[in-house]
Amino acid sequence: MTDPTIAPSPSKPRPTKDRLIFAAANLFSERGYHGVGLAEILSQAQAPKGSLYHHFPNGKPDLALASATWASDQMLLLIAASFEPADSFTEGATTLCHKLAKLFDYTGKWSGCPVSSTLFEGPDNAPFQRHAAHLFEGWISEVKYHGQRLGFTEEDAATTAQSFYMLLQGGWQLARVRRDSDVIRALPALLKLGDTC
Amino acid sequence: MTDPTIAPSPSKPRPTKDRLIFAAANLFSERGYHGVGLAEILSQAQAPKGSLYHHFPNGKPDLALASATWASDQMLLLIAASFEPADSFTEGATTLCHKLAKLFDYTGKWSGCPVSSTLFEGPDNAPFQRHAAHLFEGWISEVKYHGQRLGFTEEDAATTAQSFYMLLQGGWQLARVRRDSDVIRALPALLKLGDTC
DNA sequence: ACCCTCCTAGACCGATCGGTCTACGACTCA
DNA sequence: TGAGTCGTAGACCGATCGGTCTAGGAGGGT
Repeated sequence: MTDPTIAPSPSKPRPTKDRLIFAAANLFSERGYHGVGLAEILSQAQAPKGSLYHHFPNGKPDLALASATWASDQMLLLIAASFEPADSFTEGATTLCHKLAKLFDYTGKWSGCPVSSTLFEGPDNAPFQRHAAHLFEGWISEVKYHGQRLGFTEEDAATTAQSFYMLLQGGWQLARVRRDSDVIRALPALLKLGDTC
Repeated sequence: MTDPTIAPSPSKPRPTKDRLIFAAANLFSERGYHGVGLAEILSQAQAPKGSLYHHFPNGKPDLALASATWASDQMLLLIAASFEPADSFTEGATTLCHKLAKLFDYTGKWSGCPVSSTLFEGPDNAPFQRHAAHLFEGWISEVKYHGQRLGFTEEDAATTAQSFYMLLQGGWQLARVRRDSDVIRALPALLKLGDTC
């Protein structure tokens, strides 16, 4: 997600393992798992090949799993930071979309969802996609949790969270091809929430 | 899109160029542009390398463009076939979602959107993504056209078509990780159309 | 018969891929 | 100071990548 709030702190140099995860997440988001070679990741992370295989004994697949998980955690933090101070679901959703739109602009408008870019085309599809499913369900259930907290019935919260997820994935993709983050900003208006929001 | 209605006709053998496009579209959908080597495409298309570079002098990028365009055309046909006989937008959208859900099951639940899988991670991002944008806008404007035809104002048709597009992209992706086409079948209910539908 | 064009056929090439391996610096603890 | 551990460093490997090249089969026109 290349969250700017998590950007490298100048004082304490990021440890090698974290640099690898960060570089991998960014590069995979832009060009996908197979579109990025180890050489490029290593050069961007300023690390030698030995370090990679020290921290990730299984090599590229391990690194991909780790970077997707890290990116997913960033997304969960973003969801929590948006919905926790909100007084209504609509407000939380709007905040989240605005944060994501800013993030989209910040990443240069070339990146896709770091989880799907990384895990949808892995070497052996099954375990990668299972992990992607696990991460995505985490996003959805986090949103659902806030929906219930903000007054939705469980059923309403579930379908709203799922719709919101789909609109976000499709919306980010459309923003990417249009190179225009307004698509993301306009999402909350499309959710057409009931009255209880 | 691996549309079963366009499946190989047993009587007349598909010409080499078409076999290449068809094989490329299927493989790219599953594992993305960089995830598939020429060798695999050639073996699946039963064609030698010379034929590929005869029909597509610029090699893999040319083939990718052609296969994404072909897949997009299949999608346009599917949209038209769903909306043309429909008496309301909701009916057309429902038909389309059911057709796509069947297609999803038919492809073995491993494939992504053939356009985004092929063009989002190409060798040189800019022209590929421009082409993807062009194809996607074609889908959206086709849906918008039917929305207007079925009684929507231009503005309503535009936002509805765009929402539908995003829900479809996000929904297909969610169906893929869940390996369950019901996500796609449930989309029309989420469109929350106005009253004029 | 001949040529000419269209297309098939696959050997071959350098570049790059992911992965392995050995060597060594930095630090801790005895 | 010496041993042991953790992590860095990069040379090196076979496999595979996309792409080029030459040769030849099929069929029509003359």
